[in-house]
Amino acid sequence: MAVQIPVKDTDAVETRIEDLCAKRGLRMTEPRRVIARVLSAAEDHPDAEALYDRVKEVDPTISMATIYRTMKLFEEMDIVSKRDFGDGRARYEPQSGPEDHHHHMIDVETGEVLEFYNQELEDLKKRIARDLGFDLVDHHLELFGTRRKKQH
Amino acid sequence: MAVQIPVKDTDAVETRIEDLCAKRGLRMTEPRRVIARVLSAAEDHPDAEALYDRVKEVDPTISMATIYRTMKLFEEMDIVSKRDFGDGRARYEPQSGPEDHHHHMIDVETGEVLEFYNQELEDLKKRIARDLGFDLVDHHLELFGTRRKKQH
DNA sequence: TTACTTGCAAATCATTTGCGGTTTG
DNA sequence: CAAACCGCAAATGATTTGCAAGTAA
Repeated sequence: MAVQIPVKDTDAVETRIEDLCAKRGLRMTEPRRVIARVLSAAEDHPDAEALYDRVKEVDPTISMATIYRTMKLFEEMDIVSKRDFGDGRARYEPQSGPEDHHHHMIDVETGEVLEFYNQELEDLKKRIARDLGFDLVDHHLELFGTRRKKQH
Repeated sequence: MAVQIPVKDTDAVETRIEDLCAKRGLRMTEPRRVIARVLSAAEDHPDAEALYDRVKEVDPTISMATIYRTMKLFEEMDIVSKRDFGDGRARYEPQSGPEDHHHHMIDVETGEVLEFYNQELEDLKKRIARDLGFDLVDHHLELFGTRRKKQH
């Protein structure tokens, strides 16, 4: 369950994302505040439209263009990261820093997304990049699979 | 260097992809033959437009719609695989079977793409999926990096 | 005040599709 | 000949952008 965070009330405790916006010196407008809170409350990987729907519940005047503009801004500011799970649209999730780095296991039958972290994998990636003569700046890993019904 | 393959002449030796089309029982039309040969000759990861340009040089009457329709068909037939390198468009490459499975290291400064294979990585992925209770059916891994200028 | 933001609608971009005419098997 | 294909142009769907009005610092 998510921590209960007031999405509308201005004098509520700041969310992690609002805090980051402040640290980055971003101008704090009403749409940004609402989007920041919706994002902070999200435990899934919403696409632009899902964000739009959730944001509209709080403030119906906020437009889709603002969702996209804000996501692009947040992405550049390393506040959110954009993911691609193979369907046509981008998904967004709060960037939680290297200490919470993780990847995704996607159930191709249900679309369900599990997050996982594996230190061995992190080390291996870095080593592979280095062996190829690169410094790793980013990487994408998604596993697609089906629930194992019976073990063989 | 690629093996020299006649792209136009009909009585030339069949390419690997044309061969696969035959095996799958696909109707062999002129556009498909040209696309198959262009793909066979490609050593990079062309997007639809790049394919279109190359195909046009052989037969300017072939349309973009056919490129897309053929790519979708080839994909369903496991003749090509579709890749996503983070820019907006899909890239295609001949599917060469499990024995030639590989991943991509993308130079973020030049856009250059290196292919690599790492058995450890293959094993690890499978193990991770299994630990999560899944049978792996597919996976995407791309590493993004910059050329290492000096080692530290 | 003044530069930064936003909503709206129109514009892009990549990809898909309806349709009438064309081929392949 | 019938089913599958194809080119063309219009349709989609996701994301971006120009512009005039609104707003944070």
